[in-house]
Amino acid sequence: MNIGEIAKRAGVSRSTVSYALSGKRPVSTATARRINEVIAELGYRPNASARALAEGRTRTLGLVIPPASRRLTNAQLGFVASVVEAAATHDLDVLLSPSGGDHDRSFERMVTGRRVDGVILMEILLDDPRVVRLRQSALPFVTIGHVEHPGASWWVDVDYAALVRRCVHHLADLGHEHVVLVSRSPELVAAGYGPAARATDAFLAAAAQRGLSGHVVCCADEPAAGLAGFEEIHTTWPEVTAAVTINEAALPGLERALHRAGLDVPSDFSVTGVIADRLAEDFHPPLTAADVPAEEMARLAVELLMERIADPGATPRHALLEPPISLRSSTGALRRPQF
Amino acid sequence: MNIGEIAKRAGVSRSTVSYALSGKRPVSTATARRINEVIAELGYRPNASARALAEGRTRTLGLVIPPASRRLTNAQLGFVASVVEAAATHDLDVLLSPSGGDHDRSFERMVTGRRVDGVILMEILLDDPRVVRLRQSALPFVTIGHVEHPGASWWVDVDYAALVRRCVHHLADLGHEHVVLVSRSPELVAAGYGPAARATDAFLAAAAQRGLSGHVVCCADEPAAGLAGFEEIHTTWPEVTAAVTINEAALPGLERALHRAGLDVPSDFSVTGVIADRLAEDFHPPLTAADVPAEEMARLAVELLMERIADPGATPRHALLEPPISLRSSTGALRRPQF
DNA sequence: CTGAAAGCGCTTACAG
DNA sequence: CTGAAAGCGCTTACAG
Repeated sequence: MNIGEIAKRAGVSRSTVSYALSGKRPVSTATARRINEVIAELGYRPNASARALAEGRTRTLGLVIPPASRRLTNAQLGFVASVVEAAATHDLDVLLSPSGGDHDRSFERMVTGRRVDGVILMEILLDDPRVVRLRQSALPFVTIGHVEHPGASWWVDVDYAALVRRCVHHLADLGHEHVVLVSRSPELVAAGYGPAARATDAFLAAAAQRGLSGHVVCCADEPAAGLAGFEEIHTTWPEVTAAVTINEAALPGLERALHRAGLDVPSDFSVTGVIADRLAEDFHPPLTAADVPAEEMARLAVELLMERIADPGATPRHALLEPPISLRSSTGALRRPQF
Repeated sequence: MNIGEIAKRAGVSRSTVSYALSGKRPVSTATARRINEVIAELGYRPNASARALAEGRTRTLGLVIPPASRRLTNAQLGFVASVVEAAATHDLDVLLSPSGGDHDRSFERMVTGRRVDGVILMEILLDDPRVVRLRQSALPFVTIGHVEHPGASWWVDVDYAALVRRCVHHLADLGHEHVVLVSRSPELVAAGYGPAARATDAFLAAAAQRGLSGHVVCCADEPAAGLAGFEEIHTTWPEVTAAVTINEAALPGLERALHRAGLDVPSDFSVTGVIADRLAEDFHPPLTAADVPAEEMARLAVELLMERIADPGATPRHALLEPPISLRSSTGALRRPQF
């Protein structure tokens, strides 16, 4: 069943049916009604491929995700769901492509097959080959995260540097003198993962500025690594009394390690960082932390992308979010040893 | 740039280029080489919409996910990543549709817009309107999970009933007499969510069969609910000494609640259930549980769907997985009170 | 307000 | 081994 069939049954031309559907040309009330009746009766819906071919756009967004083999974290997956949701709001469909692993064919299909009107990229590296590839294509794209030298490009990100800096100042204000940053996995860091790199630099700089001794530990994205990571911290630098963490997945392990070590939070040890509200509230005690507003970021990314698609010549825009640090219960003043 | 441009530059007809690409008709080595050179030089790739229109298939699978508003669990998100990965293996793209919430337009587009060759549905209810809708369409589909009366249909699922039954027997064998099932959220249960319903029935039947007293508690999919749920259990039925859980998201809360109550696992309290290996191993102590093999299920779902697409008249197939219960450290013999 | 026709970029019988 | 042409199902100037 196609538009011709509808036209025949409604006794009009195919173009009239098309215009009745799109509203791009006035159609008399009578014919419109007749057409709509037939459409409703037959449950007709235009063929998306034919429409895409004729219109030159697909009404579909591409979303490039890390390959599942590298086990997606909650946070990453949260972006996926939020992007799909935001796109659905605009009646846009989302085509998924796992990239980076063995599946670059999927990414190539997305970039060159004209299956999508634009692409959203996440988990951006400071020097990201996918961004390079996309730049040399004509396809509009927006990144969640940003490369080291974004120049004039379209992106949305959380200001990890600023947030980590504020965490360090917060701890310094509380009197802590030895602090540690719990970063992401060594592999991610080695690959030049933006948030980890920026957090590390900002952490060390802020610690130095405040005269604190600052250490950095890399943890794989899993509870067990959080546990091992903290034990490493505790034995290597027993003087450390506070941690800043950007590793959500390691959080449960960190909590368990603190407990095992017999350390009370916050009276013996303070914890803060950049952690999605939802997880921060699940920590015990609730974590003083800056949110990672995945939904807002996804919404913004979709909006920026729509803007760029609508006007490829528009001046590039970006958004660097700096959510507030919510004061909860995991940080406290340094309890100095009693002499 | 299109196939005509390639043809012109290679000095052949468009059909020859097409056949050189598809291999559906022999092409002389010389022309093939010439064509491939031009293609490589211009970086040509066929327009996916045009091809889909001409071929009558899109090489794309649809995946219907629960709306993000109902906050996806880890497990649900894991299926998404695994399905995308499995599809990529077959050079298939995946189009996502959030359904159930306000976004039924997205689902309708997928079902009637001929954007996909087939659909994978997850989070199936015993009586699922999406399955009803899909059945009355001509679109091939496979469900991860199964409706109450699947009849002859295509699906893959974990046998929650059998697994929960085995958990109960395991606990009974260890001497436990008062057991509880930690199920999913009241809303999901009320909606007729398959795994929760089947687990409950099997749990109560097995408990009765073994002469145990069995209770059921529903928990939202979050740690806080797990904590509250266990406290409810502990105060309402203090005699309970073991739990079977199918609620992965509530696990951290359950662990914390046991700890708060001063209960050692497994010497004071045993825990088992149907929980993804990865999470079971993160529990403290590691959980004796049956795996939810998301990757395998996703792979099977994609394979079944491809089979159904290739031959719509094929006899429906399904797979009911019954992964073994891995004996880890969270269950032990009932420690009877000393008289 | 409406229709006839060209065109989007492919694939695939049909001919040779 | 190769080409000319029809057709997939839409949209959109062009005419009236």
